[in-house]
Amino acid sequence: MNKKVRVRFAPSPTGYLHLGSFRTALFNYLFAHHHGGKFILRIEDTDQSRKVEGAVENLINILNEMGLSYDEGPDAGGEFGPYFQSQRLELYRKYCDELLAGGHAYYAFESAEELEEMRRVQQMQGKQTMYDRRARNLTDNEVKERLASGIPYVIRLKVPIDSEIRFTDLIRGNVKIDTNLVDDQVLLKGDGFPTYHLANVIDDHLMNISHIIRGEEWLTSVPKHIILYNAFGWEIPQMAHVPLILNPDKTKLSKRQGDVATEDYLKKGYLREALLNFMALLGWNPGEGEEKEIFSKEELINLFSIERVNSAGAVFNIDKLNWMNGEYIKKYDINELTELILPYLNSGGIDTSDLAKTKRVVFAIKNYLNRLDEAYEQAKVYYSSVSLSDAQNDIICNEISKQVFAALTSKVDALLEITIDNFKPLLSEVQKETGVKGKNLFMPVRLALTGEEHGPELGLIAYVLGKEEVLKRLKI
RNA sequence: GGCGCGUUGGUGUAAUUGGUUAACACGCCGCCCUCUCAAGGCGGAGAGUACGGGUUCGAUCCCCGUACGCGCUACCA
Repeated sequence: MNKKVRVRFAPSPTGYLHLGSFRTALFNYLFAHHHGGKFILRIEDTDQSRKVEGAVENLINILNEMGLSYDEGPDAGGEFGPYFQSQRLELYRKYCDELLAGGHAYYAFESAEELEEMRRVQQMQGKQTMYDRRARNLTDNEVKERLASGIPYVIRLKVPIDSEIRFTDLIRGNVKIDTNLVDDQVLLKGDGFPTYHLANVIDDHLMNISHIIRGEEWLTSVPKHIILYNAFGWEIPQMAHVPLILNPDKTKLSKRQGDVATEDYLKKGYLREALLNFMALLGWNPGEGEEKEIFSKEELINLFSIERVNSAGAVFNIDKLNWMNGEYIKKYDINELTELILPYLNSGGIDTSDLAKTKRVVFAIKNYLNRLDEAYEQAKVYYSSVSLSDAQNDIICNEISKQVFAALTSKVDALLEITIDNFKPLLSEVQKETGVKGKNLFMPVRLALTGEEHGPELGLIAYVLGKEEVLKRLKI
């Protein structure tokens, strides 16, 4: 890569960060860092009708939370700002005038209703719905008159006739499109704001963007952009269009079939490291016989290459995410994991003021978790008081059980404290002494300690409860 | 409808520039561990690479067609 790598993530602030957008941002981030380049955040807020309060703040928060820090952007500064397109309006106007002067664009004065009518007629005639370029033939005087009389206007791109645009996509290879199928796209809207096509070309050039990595939905509008780059005489950045993320039925990932907002997954208790790892592997892989799947962000940066991004859409497989998240939870630092799990325990009503106990609980439950929000279900057994049914009472009150409790009590009593693995051997000893084994041995102890017939292994339970509590509960 | 992109077990992917019994992971099933539920260990089923034609001594891999899916076809991004 001889040119300095500069990539951008350019979302429109819709209020949340779609998983697909997140992955696009991630690929940009990994690419930039792999090549020692810069990652830029640019807000594409050129649609005034779609403004959402607080959307940008939310977007920035999620990006930060996911660890995708950017080198330049709204709140990060940089010498190519402003990074809000809504603050770059004069720029777009200026370049539009240049296009007009060079004969690459033209004024058009149709109202929305006229255009609608035009499309209706085209549809009736079974023709392609496309702007019919009626304003292309307006004379200079006609344009002047209309401008002078204050008729609302837009500026449209003058797409070359009978030509073919070819380009090479880093992921898909060669693509070619006939310009006769390309619409005379509106560049500057009636409200003075640019459309995506104009703004993105101007900004990418002005911001020295070297590689455009964005969603597949933009692939077919590349010709419009190339026409613009050529009209300006600018160098065209390299392009890579990443595939879509799909629902299990292979339609585009949508709200109807589950959560699509990255923040929702965080709330549900997916670790950011796991989510990042999983999303990176959705449509990309390191290849070369690499069979590992758990990668840190640093490893991903090291291994990433845009050419190895798949060209086909990928189904979002929640089962595998669950598995991967579980892998991360199992290996997580116990102190940090406790911090993360605390809110989930609290919201379930568990008193976590005893931090030492909470840590023991977290240690005990982590192997049982795929998601953090399952923590309460798994943890509650360690906090509940024991209450038994009649049948269960019969079990712990019978003679055999009493023998077991007596033997066990004296052994626990002799212990300085219960550790993760010194309780289970005690049960084996009790078994030898009393001759009681299997279910007859374990179930009374389990019931006495937890009041439940199912639960984690007894060693863990005793460890969490601690010596005092265990002795107390064995006293029947 | 038109144009573009795509298609390897249920899912995510792998397979030196065409030569493999088509590999790995998730999921599923079974066994072991075991008082239970997970975890863990071991093993198994599951694709002849969407389909049909080519090119070739030989195609998952190259070419063409068909089908299907998705995307685009806005003064939305």
